[in-house]
Amino acid sequence: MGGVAWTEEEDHLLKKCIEQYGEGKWHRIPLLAGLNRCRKSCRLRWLNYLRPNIKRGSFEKEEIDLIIKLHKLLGNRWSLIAGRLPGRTANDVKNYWNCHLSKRLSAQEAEEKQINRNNVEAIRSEPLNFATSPTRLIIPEVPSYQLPQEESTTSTPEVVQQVEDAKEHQVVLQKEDFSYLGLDQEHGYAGDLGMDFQFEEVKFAIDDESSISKWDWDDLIVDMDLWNESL
DNA sequence: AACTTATCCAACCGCCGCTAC
DNA sequence: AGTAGCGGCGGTTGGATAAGT
Repeated sequence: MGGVAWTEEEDHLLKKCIEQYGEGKWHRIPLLAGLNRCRKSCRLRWLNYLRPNIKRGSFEKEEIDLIIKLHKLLGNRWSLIAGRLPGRTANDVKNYWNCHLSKRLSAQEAEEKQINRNNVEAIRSEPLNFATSPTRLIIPEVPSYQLPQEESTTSTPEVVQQVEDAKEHQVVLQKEDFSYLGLDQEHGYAGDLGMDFQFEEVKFAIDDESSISKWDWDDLIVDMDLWNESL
């Protein structure tokens, strides 16, 4: 193993100690249990192996699908992903991902990204010009450069109509949703690559009515709920 | 059967954020 | 404000085992 394997005796002592004193206070557990292990080892052994209701065996298809979907949303946040999979530990999910899914999906994603590259660059070519208000932010359904400027000094009836038409096709998110997504509220950029990618996925779904993207708006709403709960 | 290579996964390491002082 | 101690997390390691030659 990657370190010194736990013996049955050690497992027994740790289990008995936690049953008696409860989880937490890991710094005291080695002393209380009479174990020559550090607090982290004890915690990890409990969480990944000894804790009741840990699910063993291979992952079911539903679990794999959920892992893939959650990983798209959350990135390598294994504890959050595992939280959605009853009985599975973060370590299990991480190991499964690294052994089974990462290679398979990276090849798949590279292919998808190549297909979508032009669209991404079109969106990225200018900052997304979100209209902001104290409580709401608006994602233009069409790229910002295609939107007429509301503040235009030439507010002819045609321009006014264009603005109204554009507004009809905008998607409105609550401001709080942006913080969940880790978006930079000024420019609409996600704070990290994972969420940036996620955001673009949503944009694809919104931009292209005939989109074959896995993501549609209902997916986002569901996933926003998952995201919200997991924080 | 003997050896090599690939895969799996438990355990460790280093870092981070939070809290108390 | 600085720091120490803690729990928690994700990345990495390396031994065990399976599969291949």
